[in-house]
Amino acid sequence: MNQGEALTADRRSIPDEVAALLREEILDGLHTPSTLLKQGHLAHRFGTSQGPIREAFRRLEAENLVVFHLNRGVRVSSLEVTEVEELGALRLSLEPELVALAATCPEAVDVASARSAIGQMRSVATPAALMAANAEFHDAVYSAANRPITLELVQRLRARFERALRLMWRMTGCAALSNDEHEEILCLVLSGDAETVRQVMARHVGRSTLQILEVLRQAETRAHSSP
Amino acid sequence: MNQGEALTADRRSIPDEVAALLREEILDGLHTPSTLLKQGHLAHRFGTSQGPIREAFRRLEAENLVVFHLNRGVRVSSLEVTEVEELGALRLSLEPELVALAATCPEAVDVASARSAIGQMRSVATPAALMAANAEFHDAVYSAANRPITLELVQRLRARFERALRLMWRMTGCAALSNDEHEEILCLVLSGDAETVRQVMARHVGRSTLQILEVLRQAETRAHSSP
DNA sequence: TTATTATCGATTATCGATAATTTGTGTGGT
DNA sequence: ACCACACAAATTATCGATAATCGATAATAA
Repeated sequence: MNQGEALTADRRSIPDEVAALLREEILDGLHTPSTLLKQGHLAHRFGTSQGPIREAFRRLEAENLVVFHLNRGVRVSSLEVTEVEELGALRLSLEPELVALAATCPEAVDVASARSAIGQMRSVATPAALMAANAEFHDAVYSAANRPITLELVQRLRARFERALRLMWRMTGCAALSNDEHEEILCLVLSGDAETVRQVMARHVGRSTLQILEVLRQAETRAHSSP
Repeated sequence: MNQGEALTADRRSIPDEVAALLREEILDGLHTPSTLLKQGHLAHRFGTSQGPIREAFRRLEAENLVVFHLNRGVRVSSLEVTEVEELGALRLSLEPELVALAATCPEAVDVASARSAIGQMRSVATPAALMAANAEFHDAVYSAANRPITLELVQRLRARFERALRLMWRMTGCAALSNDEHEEILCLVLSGDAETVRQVMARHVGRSTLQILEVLRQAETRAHSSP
């Protein structure tokens, strides 16, 4: 039954722990864009030397949460509306295709995981947990498509999206994840109706993107009018 | 006029240099898949300490050329046929769309760069230079689509493809880049014919992928029959 | 004999300190 | 007042050495 979790996933190292904490802080808007993250300061805060902090920075850089500037430190990356627009467009050209492929072999879907995720999304309180459940649902379906590289790519896009999603949560109290449609998507995949589920998925991510963009644009104009 | 190249692109650090050298060696098949790269050995070879070597490894990891194993070192990643298949499928769902968008505003295409790249591809000898010119052509066209994230994504996919392309070069002496079609693609983009160029591009990357896969599969069965 | 545990050599991960680089500040010249 | 230049403080990048961890082998026990 895979004791602990040590077999497949490697254990966590210090940089992993540091990266996980910093990731949450950035996603939660604790460090605003372009904030300079000083490795000396963080090393002291986490009780390590600067090496592991740099390694943590590299992980966050790979997730586009921070940007390195040679000899000038790393800064929290910005969150532009155009970026979210493009991420939405990318998801739109990848996820419907992925779910259509999944409908091709429904027996590979992790139904238990998908259903559990749908349930969690109803009962859960914190935005982090909500989005984790949302990710779990989508991955449970997508993994049936047998496209590991595409799946990882979509996961990265989704993670990059999450920052905007959490911003939306902070501003409006909801998160544009449309859990209602998940049940429908799961049914369609399991019934093997590839074309229909492709369209539904396109609506699903399209609508979610539009909702976020609306809030983001609102926030942007507000910031411009009263700085 | 952007003195030197310091404004946008940061200078090269030691890890950058090391990564560049190792990258070439891996792409050229000098280190076969699953080879263990020892940081102590490389530190001695490059005359640095182990820190910069690790940083270089992180860059290569981001390009999927090596894989970290906690406390067990980094190994050169494998190059599976299924991986190349999926990369091809991904390019097929991104690049035609990108070039169609570029045809929407042809005035943004860097025509000089595109033409120069086409010329270089005819005169150039080494596979590295050939593929650099190929990249230059595609980027010159794609950048007109004004989709920076998608562009970077496609660049990464292409870089990952390059390993297979160089393997093909070593085996057959040619590289499946179909330079002939580049002229046609450029003309179609400049004429603004989005739909046609989308189809031509789909053929362009589709055919290139199929050619590589054919060689790769051949190599695989050969390796299986006489190990 | 088989299974479990202890030890060894090799390698990675981390540390503390130093060198290199950037940024900010003040000073002198014009 | 203004610009160029040097200088100082702060911070990053790198180093050399140490500690932690791994895989394999030898030793021990069942």
